[in-house]
Amino acid sequence: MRVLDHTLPADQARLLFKVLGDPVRLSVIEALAAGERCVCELTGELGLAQSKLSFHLKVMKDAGLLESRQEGRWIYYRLRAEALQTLQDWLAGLAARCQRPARPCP
Amino acid sequence: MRVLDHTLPADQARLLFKVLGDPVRLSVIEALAAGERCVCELTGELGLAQSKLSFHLKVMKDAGLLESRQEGRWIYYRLRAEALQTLQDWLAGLAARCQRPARPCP
DNA sequence: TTGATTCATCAACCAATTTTGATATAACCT
DNA sequence: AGGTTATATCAAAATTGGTTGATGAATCAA
Repeated sequence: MRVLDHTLPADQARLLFKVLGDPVRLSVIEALAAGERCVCELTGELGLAQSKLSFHLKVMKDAGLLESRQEGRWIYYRLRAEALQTLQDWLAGLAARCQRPARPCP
Repeated sequence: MRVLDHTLPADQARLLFKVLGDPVRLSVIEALAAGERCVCELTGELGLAQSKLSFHLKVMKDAGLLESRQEGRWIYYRLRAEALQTLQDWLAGLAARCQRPARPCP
């Protein structure tokens, strides 16, 4: 149920931002910033209930922020660098013109 | 009630992400990407109820994403480029090492 | 094939956020 | 002063989102 495809870029960015704005998810993301991790490692490192972690991993994967691979009964997750780049580009686009003064109102 | 000060960087980033992850707020942000705007212009451009816009402007300002100035009875809002830069930097930091393969689990 | 392990899913519950309509505040004009 | 306009705030209702514990599916080892 990947949502990245066929959506407008702003909406794609919004979904990614929403996903990043949760403390549990952000802790997972910080762990994954150091490299790929198995789910069982993540539960240990972060002290999360298994179903809770699984829920958030799904949210992040559906948003296109993570991808995973299976190896036997272990599943490894990693950050999608493309998604991070999308957000950086989108933010850079915002910053470009945002300092223009408003024309006075009355 | 600025929240940016005295918080850890990840937490600061998280708050900004959370704020960006809302459709109404993102539409405001896109409008402000073109430059500073008066509140009355924004309500018109975006077709938002006044109290609704006001609520979201406050959320964004409290998070440090917007700043405002008053001129007579008009209030002008603009994006804070520093906040955008903070997020870009934080994302770049994530991307740096995230492709390392996991050490195999068993 | 049985039992153990890893992870995903589900439903019920609980918590946080957003919307709405009404009212408050402050600046400006006559 | 009194009226008007621009914006902020508030409480209640509506919505969305997260957590928990139980169960299911797939893999592996004996």
